[in-house]
Amino acid sequence: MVNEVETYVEVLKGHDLKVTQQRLEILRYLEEHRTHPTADEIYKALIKKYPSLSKTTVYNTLEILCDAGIIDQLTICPTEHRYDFHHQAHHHFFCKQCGKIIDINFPCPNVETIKKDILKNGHQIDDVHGYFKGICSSCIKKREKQDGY
Amino acid sequence: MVNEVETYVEVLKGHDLKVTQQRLEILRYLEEHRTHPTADEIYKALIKKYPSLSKTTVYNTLEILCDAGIIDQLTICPTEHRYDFHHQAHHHFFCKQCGKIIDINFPCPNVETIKKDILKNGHQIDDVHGYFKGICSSCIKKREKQDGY
DNA sequence: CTGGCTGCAAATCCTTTGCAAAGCC
DNA sequence: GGCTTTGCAAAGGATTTGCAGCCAG
Repeated sequence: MVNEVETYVEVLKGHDLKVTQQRLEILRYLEEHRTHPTADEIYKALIKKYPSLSKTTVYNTLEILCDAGIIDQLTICPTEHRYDFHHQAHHHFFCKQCGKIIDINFPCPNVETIKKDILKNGHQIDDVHGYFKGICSSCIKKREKQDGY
Repeated sequence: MVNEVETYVEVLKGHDLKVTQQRLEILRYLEEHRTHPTADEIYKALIKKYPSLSKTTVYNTLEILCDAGIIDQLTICPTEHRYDFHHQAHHHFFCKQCGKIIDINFPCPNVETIKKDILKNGHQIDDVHGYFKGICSSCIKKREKQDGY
């Protein structure tokens, strides 16, 4: 569990990244809001406290944090990128109706076998994503109501 | 193996879709070019033979074919959508350097267990994607040359 | 100091929308 | 003939770029 800003400083330093207020805030936001926010959501949330924050900086920072492997960029949603603090490997479910992303904390040990197969061909693997897409249970219920059940 | 245009007609009819020249051509293109093309690549290739083709039609058709489950939309590439004829389930590797997508024909039987877990929560699963991202072997080689190996 | 970071505005690129004309059954 | 599909142009929206000023190390 990360409780102190000090810890975010260590995270950045540990990856040879310069420590700036903006980076600390974005890191903190991602740690505290594990809702796979978009760049725009992060921007809109932080601009309240830091009126000088630029959306460019949010994009830049997210890219840097991704490259460092500190966070993950999710491409599960077809219209925008979402970001996730890189904690223990897990999968994602995307509801095509409401756009919600649900974490799937069910392990897939088989992934390791596939990774070995890919590595055998000389490729370098940085990220692994298991994406499941469909309609979430609450949207199914809403739909049933509309249909007159 | 699909050899005759007749077969594409059957595919469309089998999904209660109207048969048009444009749809047949897009289907045929996807069947013959299993390179995960973008909408734009499909458009640029077909416009040569069918100068009246509109990009809107390409987008419309791809969406319809996706909804019908005939093709898959890949969101592995962060900047654009790619499309894949829906044949036997397989995974994808994306090279962050050259943008190439490589098919991974290595089964993941464990996926079924995860799907059951998701279904148990009442969600409906339409698509499953295994995305691996990194640097492909040929880009690694290029990089080594540049670095003076 | 000084190279990297930030922020603004404008540009870019993929995709969607509105609507009239054309086509299919 | 009615309803769907097509095609054009314009809009939309996420992300990137160019560049000047600022700041952490």
